[in-house]
Amino acid sequence: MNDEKKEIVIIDRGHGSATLNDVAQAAGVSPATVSRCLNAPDVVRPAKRKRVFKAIEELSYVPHGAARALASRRTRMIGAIFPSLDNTLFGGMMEALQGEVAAAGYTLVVASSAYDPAQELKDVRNLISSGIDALTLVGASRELAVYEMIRRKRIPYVLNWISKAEGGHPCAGFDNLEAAARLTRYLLDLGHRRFAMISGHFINNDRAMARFRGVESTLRERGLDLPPERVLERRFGVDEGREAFRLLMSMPEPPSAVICGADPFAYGAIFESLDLGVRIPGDVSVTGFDDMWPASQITPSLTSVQTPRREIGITVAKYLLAKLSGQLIADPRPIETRLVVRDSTGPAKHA
Amino acid sequence: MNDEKKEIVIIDRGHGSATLNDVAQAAGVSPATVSRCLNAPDVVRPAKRKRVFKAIEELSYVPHGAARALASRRTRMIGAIFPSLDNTLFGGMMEALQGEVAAAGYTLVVASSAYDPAQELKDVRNLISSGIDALTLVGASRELAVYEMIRRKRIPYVLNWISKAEGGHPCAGFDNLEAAARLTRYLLDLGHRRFAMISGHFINNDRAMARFRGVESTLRERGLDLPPERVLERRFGVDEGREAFRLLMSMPEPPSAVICGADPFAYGAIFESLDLGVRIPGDVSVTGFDDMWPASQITPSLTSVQTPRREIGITVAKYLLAKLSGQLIADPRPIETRLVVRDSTGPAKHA
DNA sequence: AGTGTAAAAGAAAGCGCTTTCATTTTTGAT
DNA sequence: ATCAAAAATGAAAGCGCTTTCTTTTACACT
Repeated sequence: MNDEKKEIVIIDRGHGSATLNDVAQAAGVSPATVSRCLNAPDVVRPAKRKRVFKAIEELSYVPHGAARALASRRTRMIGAIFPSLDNTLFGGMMEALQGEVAAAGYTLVVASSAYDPAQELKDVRNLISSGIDALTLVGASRELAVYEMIRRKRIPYVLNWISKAEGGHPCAGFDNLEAAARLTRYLLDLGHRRFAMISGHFINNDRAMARFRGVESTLRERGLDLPPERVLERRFGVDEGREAFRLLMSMPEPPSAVICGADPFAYGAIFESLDLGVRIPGDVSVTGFDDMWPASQITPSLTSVQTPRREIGITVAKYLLAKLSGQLIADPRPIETRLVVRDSTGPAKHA
Repeated sequence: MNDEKKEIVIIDRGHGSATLNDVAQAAGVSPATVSRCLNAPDVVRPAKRKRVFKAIEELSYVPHGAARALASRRTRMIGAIFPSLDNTLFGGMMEALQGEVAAAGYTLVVASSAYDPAQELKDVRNLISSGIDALTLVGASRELAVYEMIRRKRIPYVLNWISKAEGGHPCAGFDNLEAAARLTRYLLDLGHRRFAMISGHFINNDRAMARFRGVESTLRERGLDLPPERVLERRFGVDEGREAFRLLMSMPEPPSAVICGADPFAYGAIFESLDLGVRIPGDVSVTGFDDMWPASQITPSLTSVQTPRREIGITVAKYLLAKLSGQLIADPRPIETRLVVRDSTGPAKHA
C-alpha cells in the first residue's frame, strides 16, 4: 500500500499543544519514528517521513525542549556570561555568537556578572542548572570554584577576549599584551619617551592587566620606565578619561604620550584637551584601544587598536559547536588585531 | 530523636553528578522532601531541612533544569528577541532585564532578529521550543504568525520600547509619537518653521514611524508641513547622518531645524557641519533621539530625548514575572521620557 | 494520658521525549 | 524464487524531577 496516501487523523486534545505522541498517532507510526524524523531524518523511509512531517505541520507540533533535554541529556543551549550586556564590545561579540549558534540549532543563554566575580559564580551555577551544554566566559581571572564546577560537570567551555591563560584553558581571542606592546613600539618609533597610561582597574580584569604589562614591558626593554604615578586606574568612562587626562597634564613633567586602555578614556582625553588648550597630537599623543565608532569620527580622529569582536564570537561558536559534536578540535588560534593609526598621534616634540 | 544529628551518607555514583535521589538518600529522607526543600522550604521542618541542605552542599548537588521543567511544566526561562544585540539601547534594557529576572530565579534567553521579520519568526519558534515561560519583543510590527503562535501556546508576553499597540498587546515602553511631538513643539517655540527629518527606515520599524508621525502631526497642527523630500530615511549610522545632513544643507531652502530620529544621525550632522562650515545652532538646530553618551560630550552638545532603557527592562521583567506568578496585573503604564536641552538647538534665525 | 486536627513526610504516577534492543521489512546476490 | 544481511520500525524503559494523594507525626486542648 502507498504509505504516502494514508490519511492523517487529527486529534484535538483541547488543552495544551500537540505532543510527539499525537503526531505519531496522526501519522500512524510509532513515537520512535517521529523522534527519528526529527533527529535523524534520513534513517526513515521517505514516504513515511513525508507523512510525519505533514502531521507535524497540521498539528503545529513544536517539540518540547525540556523533555528532549531530559531524554537526550543535551539542552542545545549555550551559555555566555559577560561583565556587562550594555557594552558595544561584548555586544558585537554576542551578536556574532548568537547568530552562529542559532544557525546550528542552539539557543544562547546570557547572564551579566556586573564585573563581580561572586555574581559570575552564581551565574555559572544558574546556567549549569538551566542545563547549558557549553559555556563561554570573558577573560581568565575569576573564582576557582567556577573552573571546578565546569570541570566536574564536564562542560565544554572556552574563555574569550584573551588568547591564552594560565592553567591551559582554551581561549578564543587576541593577545592583549602583544597588541599593547605593538602600540607602544609604534609610539616609541615616533620618538616618545615620557609615557603615561589610563587603564581600567586591574582587579578581576586580566585584559586590562595584560594591556598594561604590554606597555610596561616594552618600555622596559628600551630602558624606559612607567612609574606608578603615571598609571591611572579608573572606571571605564569618558568622564573618568577627562579627569585622568587633566591630572596627567597638570604634572610638572607631563607625558608626551598617553596610552588609554580603552577608547572611552581617550575620547575623554580628547574632549578635555579642548578645555585645557592642549593640542593633540601637537603637545601630546593619545591612543585608544578597541576602536569603537567614535574613534574615526572624533576630531582629532583616534589612533586605536581594532579588536576583532565578531571574529571572537564566531570563533567561540565554532569551537564549542565542534566540541559538542564530538570532534577533536585544537584550541583556537589567537586572532589578529590591527593598529589603526589616525590623527591623535604624532612625533614627539623635541625635548 | 534529633533529626539534625543524623549522619549524612555520601554515595559516589562515580559518573555524572548527584541527583535529587542521591540527596534524598544521603539525607535519609524521601525525594519528595528534597524537592520541597527546594521549592517551598518552609513547608518542611527546620531540622530536616537543614539536613537536606547539608547533603545538597556535600554532594554539590545542582538541580537538573530540564527534569524540573518537564515535571513542573515551567522552565524558568524568559525569552527576549532584539533586532540587534550590538546596540547600547537594547543593551541597556537587556542588562536591566537580565538582572531582574535573574534575581527572581529566572534565566534570560536571547536572540537577534537582525531586523528581519522572517528571522524573528524563526527565533520565536526556537525559543518556544526551548521552552521559555514568557517572552518580550521589540515594537509591534511583525509577522502575524508570531502573535498567533504565542497565543496558541498561551505564553505571557509584552512588547517593549513602545507604550501602546494595535490589537491590545501589552506594552512596556514610552510613547514615541508623543516624545517626538514634544521635541517638535520645543523647536516650534524657538521660532523654527522650516523642518527636516533624518529617520531610520519605516519599514518593520514602528518606533521610527511613530517618531516621524509625532513630528509631522505636530507641524500640521500649526499649519506647517513636512514635504517628503525633507524626510530622509537612512540606515542607522553616523556616516548616513553626515550624508543626509549634507544633502539637506545643499537644498535651495535648507531647513532651520533638523530632527534626527536617532542620535547617531545627529552626531553625523554635527561632524559634517564642521566640514560644511555650517554653524550649529547658529545656522541650523539639530536634535537627536535616545540620548546616548556622546550627546553630552560632543561639541556642540546635543539636544536629545532621553529614552528610559533601564526602566523598560525593569518594567518588562516585573510585568512578566507577575504574570508568571499568576497575579492579576494591569498592563504597564507608559514610561516617561525626558527632553534634554543642550547646545545644538537655538532660536531660529530671523527669516 | 487521650483525643482531634493540622502539619509534615512519603509513595507513586507521570511530564514528553530519546534510545536500546528486538522485530519486521526491504534489499540484493544467488 | 530464495536466503542472508542490512535497513527500517516498534516496544518499552527510563531521563530527574514535581505533585497529588495518602499516611504518619506533631501539637493543642481537655
